[in-house]
Amino acid sequence: MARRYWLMKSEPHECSIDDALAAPDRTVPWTGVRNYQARNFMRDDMRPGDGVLFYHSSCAEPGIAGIARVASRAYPDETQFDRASKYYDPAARGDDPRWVNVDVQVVRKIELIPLAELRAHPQLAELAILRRGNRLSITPVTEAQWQFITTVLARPARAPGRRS
DNA sequence: GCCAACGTTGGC
DNA sequence: GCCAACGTTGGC
Repeated sequence: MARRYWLMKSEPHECSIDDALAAPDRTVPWTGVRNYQARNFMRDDMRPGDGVLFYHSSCAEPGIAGIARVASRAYPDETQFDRASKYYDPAARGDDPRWVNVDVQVVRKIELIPLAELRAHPQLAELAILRRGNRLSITPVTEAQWQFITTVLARPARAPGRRS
């Protein structure tokens, strides 16, 4: 199976690119997805090594904040069983998990590519998150979109360690 | 806080 | 299975 590419949204107040960089092995479990289509992408289509655009959403500066990779196959999301978690799902049973997650490993932080800049490039007109009404937290990215974003738009993050 | 757009729920 | 009501997302 050829390598695939994905855009994955994270709310930076929950897990920012800096949080992921600070995690052991720069790797975080992508927990909390509670949408069947997004879950199915992780469960059925993602493979370790797939490319990930790490996107900050629901924040002052939405945009692509880093380049990452899928670092595991999908496995049961433990937060569905955790009564203390906001992602607790009383309908999920231990012998029949409803929600899964993959692990995501940061490859490099980049200078934030703001949403407005993504919109300004005709090459990205078909990018799923730019399409009207699309709210999916995980969406496929084409190889052409991936190449354009990672080689033309992406710039190394300034001032390592600085908050962004 | 607003609100468009979408997904889920549940009565029938 | 239909579909209205409701909840959520997420940019602004």
